[in-house]
Amino acid sequence: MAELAPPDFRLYTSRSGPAAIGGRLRRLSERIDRDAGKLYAELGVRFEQRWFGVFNLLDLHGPLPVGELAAALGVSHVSVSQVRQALADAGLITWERDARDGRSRVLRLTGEGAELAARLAPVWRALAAAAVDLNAEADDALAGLERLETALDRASILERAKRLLE
Amino acid sequence: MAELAPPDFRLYTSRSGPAAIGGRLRRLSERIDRDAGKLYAELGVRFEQRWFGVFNLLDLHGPLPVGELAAALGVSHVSVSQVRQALADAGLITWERDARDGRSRVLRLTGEGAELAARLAPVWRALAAAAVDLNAEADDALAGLERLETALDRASILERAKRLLE
DNA sequence: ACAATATCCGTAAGGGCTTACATTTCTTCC
DNA sequence: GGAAGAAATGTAAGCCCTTACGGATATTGT
Repeated sequence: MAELAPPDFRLYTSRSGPAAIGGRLRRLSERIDRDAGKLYAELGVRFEQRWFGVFNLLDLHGPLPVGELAAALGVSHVSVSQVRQALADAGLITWERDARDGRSRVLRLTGEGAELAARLAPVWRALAAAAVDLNAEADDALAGLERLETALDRASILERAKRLLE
Repeated sequence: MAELAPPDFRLYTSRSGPAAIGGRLRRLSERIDRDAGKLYAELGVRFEQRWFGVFNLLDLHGPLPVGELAAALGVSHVSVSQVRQALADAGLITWERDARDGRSRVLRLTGEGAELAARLAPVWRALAAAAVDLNAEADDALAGLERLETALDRASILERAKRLLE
């Protein structure tokens, strides 16, 4: 039985199209997320990486409704709603109905939340700097991601594949 | 209240380090996976994209145990085990104990599985070609991913951030 | 003014991966 | 040859997102 060690794996996946791209992207993102998470744990801070988007945006911008947070972060309102719940349970935010639109819930940092944001600021700076560092070392791989997104906007994998199937 | 439309979003995330990278990678991968999945549905084939790795490797290489599949695909044995269950339920593979090592379960395609693999071959070729196409249009963004992986192997985000925090 | 529609948000369920832990079966080494 | 450790796999639970659907509130058209 032939050996199938990592080098063969790289060869294998690089030959296998979208599954390869998708899978690699996913693994990379998990690797990065998990790493960021470890940092909070090591610092003894009760904070989860998935909270970052909502929390940081509230800190930078001030109070915002769920929908705008979702749009700004590029995720579903459901995802924001779940994070809202977790952040509220942790005492970092509160929310209230918008006076002008009863459907809307406006989220804002609590005092405790603002304190934590201040305390985490240097950590986030370090993480951001680490990301810049990493990206530089990878010769601006992020620019490639951007190009990938643009190319997908022009024509999805589905469209391309269907075109090629005819 | 300021507008926070997608252009602002791009600006925002591009400034925000690993959360941005991680999230973008994840969204991209989901976009690609979902697309590939739609293709099977449109062709009326009962096949899920997450089966691809295991299924295709069994097709290319012949029978393999769970552990080797996991190593070759770069995922956990648990993930392979779950796919195994699904593929078996769909009648596409069977498995048996390895005669020489009772701990090991060797997976192999059924006749039905082999037939499906043959039927899907052109689809996979089209998907692979679409991926190549996409990558070319994005000026070899995949090379950037490779560089990102290599850079992360040298020093994780965690290590880099901790170094910068001192 | 009021029905029809659209919008904002919430809950439930699921997808695809992971880690943590349990089980079974080698392998080693006295 | 038996105990101790290693290895292959399985199960359970969790993570972080999603879609599907439902309820409450605004808006629009007549």
